[in-house]
Amino acid sequence: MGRKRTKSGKIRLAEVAELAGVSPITASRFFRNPEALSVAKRTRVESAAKELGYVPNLAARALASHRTEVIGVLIPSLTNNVFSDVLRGIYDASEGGRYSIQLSNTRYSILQEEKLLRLFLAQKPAGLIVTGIDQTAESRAMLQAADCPIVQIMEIGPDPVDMMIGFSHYDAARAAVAHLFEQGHRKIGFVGARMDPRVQRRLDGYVSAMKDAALFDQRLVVTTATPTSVTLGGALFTDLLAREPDIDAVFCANDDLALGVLFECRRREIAVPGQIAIVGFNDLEFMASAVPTLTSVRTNRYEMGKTAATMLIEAIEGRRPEQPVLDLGFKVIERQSSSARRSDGRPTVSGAGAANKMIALPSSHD
Amino acid sequence: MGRKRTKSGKIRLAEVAELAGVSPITASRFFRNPEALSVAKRTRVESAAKELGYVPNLAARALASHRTEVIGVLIPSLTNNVFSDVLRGIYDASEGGRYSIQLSNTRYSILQEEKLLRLFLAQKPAGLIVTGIDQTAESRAMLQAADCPIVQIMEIGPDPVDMMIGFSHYDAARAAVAHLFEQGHRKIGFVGARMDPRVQRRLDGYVSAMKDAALFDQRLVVTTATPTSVTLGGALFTDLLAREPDIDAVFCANDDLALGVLFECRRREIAVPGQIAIVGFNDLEFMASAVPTLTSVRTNRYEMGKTAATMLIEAIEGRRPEQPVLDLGFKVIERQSSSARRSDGRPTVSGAGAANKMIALPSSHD
DNA sequence: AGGAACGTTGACAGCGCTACCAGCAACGAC
DNA sequence: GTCGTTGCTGGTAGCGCTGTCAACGTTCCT
Repeated sequence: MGRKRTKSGKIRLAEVAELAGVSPITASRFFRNPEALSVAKRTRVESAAKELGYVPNLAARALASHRTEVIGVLIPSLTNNVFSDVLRGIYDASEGGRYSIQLSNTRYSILQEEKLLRLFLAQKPAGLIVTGIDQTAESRAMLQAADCPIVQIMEIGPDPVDMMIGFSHYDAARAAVAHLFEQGHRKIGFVGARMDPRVQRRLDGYVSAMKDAALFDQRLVVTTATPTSVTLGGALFTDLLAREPDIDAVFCANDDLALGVLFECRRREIAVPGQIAIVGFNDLEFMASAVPTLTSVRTNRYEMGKTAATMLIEAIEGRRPEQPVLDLGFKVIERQSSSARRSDGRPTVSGAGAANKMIALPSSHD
Repeated sequence: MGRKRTKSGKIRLAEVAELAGVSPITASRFFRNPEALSVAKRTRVESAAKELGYVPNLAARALASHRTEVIGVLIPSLTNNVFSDVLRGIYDASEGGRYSIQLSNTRYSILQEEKLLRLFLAQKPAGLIVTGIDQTAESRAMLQAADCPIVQIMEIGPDPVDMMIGFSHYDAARAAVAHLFEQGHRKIGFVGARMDPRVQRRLDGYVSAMKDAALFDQRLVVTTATPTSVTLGGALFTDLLAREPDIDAVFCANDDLALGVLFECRRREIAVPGQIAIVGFNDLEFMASAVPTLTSVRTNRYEMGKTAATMLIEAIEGRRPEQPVLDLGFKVIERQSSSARRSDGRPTVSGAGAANKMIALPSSHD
């Protein structure tokens, strides 16, 4: 006909089939389930496709099959180092495979998350990775109803929607405080920013550990909803000092805050750990090279992302994991900044080469 | 017929059209070009769509129209803070619009980039954002031939494929060195990691500035192909010191390295800036709160991403920017770490509150 | 030998949308 | 009054692929 459509100039599956001398449907099967073909046809289709440089049309495939090969990922922030590590893991696991990653940023808003979820689900994704366990009721309902595998990442908790991978922020915070106790610190402040649900649970862990030791005092806690930053760490610490000048130690909800506290100490000529010990959270790379080196709670962010995507892909392809809830645990990496309190204001651990002693713990499920 | 297809249970455009009492094609037009409809039909289709909760099937749309609403983004790294800022800008600019972002990571390999480009182009993206100006010849040819708008980001150079937004890393490095000269520093080392093309151009800028002042010495340059980190900054600086113990200043190719150098100085009890001045690159947040505060070259990463995506979307929709090459420039943010050299080893600028003096420069095109 | 079971292949009919073109009314120009 | 011209609308025919089911040949069983 006189139709002058763009026609895309692309090689179609039918062309491949023709060159291979098979029907289009057989060629189609080659790309979806090669084992179903006889070896002879398989090789013929394979070489025909290679010869023509065939690239499947994903839109046509999605339209005909009623499903896409898109994995939706919902994370709260693109800036936060923590998520970039997780993302890297996700991208690494999906690379080379048939699934593509569709990323969206909820900006720490569960309402925004709900909106994005609705958007994603409408496109019938192959699978979904969502952050955390604090969805709205509506979001949860949509997730339950979704006919694709779902992985919740970053933390573990009761009632997984489907699969879950993370660790207990509560237990991790308790372990950090326990470490400070061991080192002889008693009056331990808490500094937190953003106060998203995971930071809140770290605070809860801190509070419970302090209460267990009958050392809790609300005045030791300084938090803000403001997004975290190094500068903010210094500012919050300043507030804390103004309120409680004689604290022993500070447990920071993340490493940026910890670095800010360290700088603020230096500015005020407060010896670390001699006068004040510092513990961070996440164990970002710089913690090991700061002066003094900074104690932190190591979390397996890259592995979390990678495993989440791997589990998800397996599940999409029908191989559900035996263990749908995976606790990746954490480790308290003990460094100079939290070493034992001594009256002369000098750390007991010294030198950059001092071994990083580790306390490894799987977080206990609750 | 007795076909028992999943049928997806979704509202189709035809249903919307029926409810609105128009033909499907008119309903289709409502979503693509509402102005083409009479006001009466427009409102009828609109309310019908809302009433039924219609969500367009993107696969069908892509198949029928031979184009997708996907913007492909190729960046070299997901870890690097610099790119997460750029990405945030890109996502922010695309949010709420019809285009979705498809991200891929080239891992600083132009071969990988070429492979990904081929993959992307096969899906007929609506537009493309690529990093830098150092594509393979093959990649460049594909980009030239692509029938979609393209923005190259992160730097500017001759021969844009299409649009381009960034700044001159060469000029920025020269400005940083010029600032150190002004402050009386002469024997200025260079520390660089990864050595991707942009870092290489920063090195080139440093070399040219040093040569102009007849101060260049190859022994002042320490680089490695290893990915950058704070720890690496300390290690490279250690190498530099071993080679040239009497340097005045260090220009670091990025802020992580600069922080590592600062920590190493502290470890070695080298006064900053008294004995050695430090200048970083990118002006990450922590630079302003370090002790001493660290001088850096501020680059507009978020804005770069946001503007790139905005320009791209405009171009996709037929409104090409008047200015296809945009130089976002840079600013040398002068802080304590680079203040004037004095014999007593103490900075002339002191106190955290000291104003950040800025030298703003659009990078000169070449 | 008959037939059930399996593995392999192909025909058909769309998936939900849009490109293209034709048609139709309203309007102004000649 | 006739002829464009413009603005809006609709019909037709796919886009490139896959789900479904039927059909075929082969092997294995009883």
